[in-house]
Amino acid sequence: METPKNPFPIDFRIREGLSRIAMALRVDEWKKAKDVGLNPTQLAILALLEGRKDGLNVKEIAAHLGVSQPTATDSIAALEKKQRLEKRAEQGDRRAVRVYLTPMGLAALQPDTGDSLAEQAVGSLDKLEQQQLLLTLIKMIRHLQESDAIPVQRMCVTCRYFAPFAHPDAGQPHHCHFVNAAFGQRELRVDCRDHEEADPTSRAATWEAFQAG
Amino acid sequence: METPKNPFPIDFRIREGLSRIAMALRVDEWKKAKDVGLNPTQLAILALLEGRKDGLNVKEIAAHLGVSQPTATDSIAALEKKQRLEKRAEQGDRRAVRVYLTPMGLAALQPDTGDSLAEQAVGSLDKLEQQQLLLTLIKMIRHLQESDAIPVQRMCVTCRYFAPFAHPDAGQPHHCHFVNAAFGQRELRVDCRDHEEADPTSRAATWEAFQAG
DNA sequence: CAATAAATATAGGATTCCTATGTTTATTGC
DNA sequence: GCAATAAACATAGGAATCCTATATTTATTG
Repeated sequence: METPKNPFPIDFRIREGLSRIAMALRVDEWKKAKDVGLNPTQLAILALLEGRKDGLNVKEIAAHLGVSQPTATDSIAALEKKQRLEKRAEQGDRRAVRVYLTPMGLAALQPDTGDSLAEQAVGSLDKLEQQQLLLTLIKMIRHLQESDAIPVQRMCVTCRYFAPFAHPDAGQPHHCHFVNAAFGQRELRVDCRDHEEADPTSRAATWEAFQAG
Repeated sequence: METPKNPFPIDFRIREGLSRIAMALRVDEWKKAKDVGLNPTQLAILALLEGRKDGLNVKEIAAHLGVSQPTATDSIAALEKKQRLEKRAEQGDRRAVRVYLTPMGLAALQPDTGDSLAEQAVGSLDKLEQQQLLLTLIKMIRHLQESDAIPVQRMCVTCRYFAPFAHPDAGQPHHCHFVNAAFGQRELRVDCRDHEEADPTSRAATWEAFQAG
């Protein structure tokens, strides 16, 4: 090992850093949520549901949020009371429930004020650093996904429409078969509502090609 | 501008990524906190207090956590009841209160199990990426500090003991005058309990030298 | 010395969040 | 086919977070 007995290894300090930034961003989230009469957790659930034609069930929402199932039930009930989402019976499993955004729920997601701390903090980085940060976050998220620590996110790198380095153009090397257009590293999505999960084999191959490029 | 009218600018997507990772890390935090009979917020307050000989007052704790002052009062009261911290009168201001860790509070901070999701996620990055990520996070945090969005953190780059690029050795270019030792980019601290805040002018000069190096 | 400001505390209320457990419906194994 | 087990969700109970608004006490200012 490189630094034996270091009481503060780099993963520990990176976690500290992430934690500080997360605390700061909570302020943004409250502001944004309060504007539509919600709180950050509720708004996060609505964002999760946006674009999911098949909705999500309670367990999935809990997993995405990293909370227990009863906690998810609580927040879903609060949102249902506010008519921001609705529950429908799952086809073929009468124990289960599927949760969908209502038009009112979708409306809560519309306003995007800008002028946030996130924007400010990311804006203080140069373009290359921004791109590297995005890639690094994607890498970390993907790793957590593949080790089943978190559910699959709607990222390009797990999407069946994503073709990494399909073009010789270094500026826009990637291709999205959904919108049928080329795009660059800086444009990679973290939560795309057009995402369709590729099968594991295909995902692995895509990631391979993405890393190699 | 480079990508006009892009509905998902890179700062937005980076924030999404940070948010996903933060959700995942909450699970770690609960596990760690539960082991000592606390919750993540309470443990965060104790961590904040560690090594602060002058303690912190309620307002400062609220600012660090990104919550309102009454919320900080709540959590402080919960910790006080559990004898993890104590409040003492502020010298010279009888309105104010200073909060200090008790020996029991310090004990709660000791156990460090390892094997966390953070460790796993950061471990999936190569060394260079880890270092870049740490530097990028430090840069973002510093920017939020300097624009008064968050309180000054106990990072090397704002510490009066920190001498950036004081040594020709590319592996360990920095020097800490507190422990009187050289150290490398990978060893930069995010929350050092020996931190002493440098004055703004000096901080700016240090940052300048750090960036130039 | 009155007016204003600052640091906390209190009040009130919605919600989050946990664990433990109950209810209903699926699935499995014999 | 049917009991045993498992899975999905709801409920119960309780501690704590978290907000806004307001009160209290003490500092500071004009």
